[in-house]
Amino acid sequence: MARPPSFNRDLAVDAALKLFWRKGYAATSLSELLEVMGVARSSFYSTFSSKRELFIECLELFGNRTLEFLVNPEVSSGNLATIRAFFTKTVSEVPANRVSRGCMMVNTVLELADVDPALKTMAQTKLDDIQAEFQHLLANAQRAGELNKDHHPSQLAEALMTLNLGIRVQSRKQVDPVRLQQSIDTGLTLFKISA
Amino acid sequence: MARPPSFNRDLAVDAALKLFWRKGYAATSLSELLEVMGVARSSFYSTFSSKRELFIECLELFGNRTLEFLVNPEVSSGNLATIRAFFTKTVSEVPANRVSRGCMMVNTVLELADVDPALKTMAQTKLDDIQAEFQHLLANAQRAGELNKDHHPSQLAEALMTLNLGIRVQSRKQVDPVRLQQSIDTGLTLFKISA
DNA sequence: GCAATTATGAACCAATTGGTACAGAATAAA
DNA sequence: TTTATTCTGTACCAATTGGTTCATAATTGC
Repeated sequence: MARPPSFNRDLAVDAALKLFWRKGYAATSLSELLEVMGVARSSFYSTFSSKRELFIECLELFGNRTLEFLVNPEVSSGNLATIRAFFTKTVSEVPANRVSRGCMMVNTVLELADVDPALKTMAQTKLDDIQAEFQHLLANAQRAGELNKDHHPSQLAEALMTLNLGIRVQSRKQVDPVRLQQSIDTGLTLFKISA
Repeated sequence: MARPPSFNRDLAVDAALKLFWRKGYAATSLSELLEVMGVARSSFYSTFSSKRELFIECLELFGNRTLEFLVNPEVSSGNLATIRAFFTKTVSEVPANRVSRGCMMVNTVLELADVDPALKTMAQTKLDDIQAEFQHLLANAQRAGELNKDHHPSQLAEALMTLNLGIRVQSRKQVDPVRLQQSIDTGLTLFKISA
């Protein structure tokens, strides 16, 4: 009964997500978005309202995917294994073209902290969700005897998040997968999470 | 023999540095810069060439100041004490208005990684300098018996940099000086740098 | 084929961006 | 006071920004 869209909404959002992830919010221009999304200007606004609104959708999507990895791990071989896999993903995520992207939430917090507090808060909140899931996994690990009880899970989770943030910055600073993996191993070893 | 400038160059650069530090490169507009620097538009260009050139000068200044803190510590009571003081400064740096700024180099790396590779590299290089100084202090500490020799200084320095990056992101994510100091203590304790 | 509906492309918009040109103001040495 | 020099304010620039308008193209149900 009506003309069908020439683009797939999910694919378009995914393309936008990748671009925002690489270049951040401000440096991603509308024209670039339209190009990678394969969407006409007018269709863009009737479908996504605005650049900012689309960014929020992408941020949400990115955050949920990241969280999903902790909540529903692909291979479930223990709580600590899930945490290790989470960190290792950072390394395997480095694309072939070596254009590093880090973590979209971290990138957003740093870019927009003092420019768009609302967006910054969204990213921050998602990071807090992840930290809460860290805590949950660590508490389970302690209960299961996988981890000693020298520290409270909340304290460990906060420290683990600090490690995560550091690693994500490293991954955007320079992409040497080997050194990246080594930083992770050193960190996790100190936390008694890895041998 | 000529009309004197109405502004102090050093003070102007310092004001620009603060603004760049807070808002990043792109979000800092020329008009804002002129305002906080107290410089006329035409004087700006005859003195600083361009926004980008001024940013480089600010980045350099910020990096040198940070490095200086490690190389020439105000109170010298051991190598590890210098490292501890370096991290603690992150906390005391949080301004009264609670507008967090993190570390200008880290902010720059994340914002410009894929937008202005040259600027990103400059920030990255300065961070590498700091890591080298970490390594130097850690090697001295091992030699002086302040620190055990379980790990190689280069590995420890890399891990310490990861901690530093994480802390700097934390400081921009949410400014709770108490929790920030706690994250630092946990991290340094794991590194056997703090009791 | 027609009608109803929705997507598309092009033309357009005001606002802002970083940067320039230049006449005139301010100064110090003569 | 004149002169040489340098700084400053204003007016201007082209380019780009995110966003809107609207006629027309494309589709499905009838």
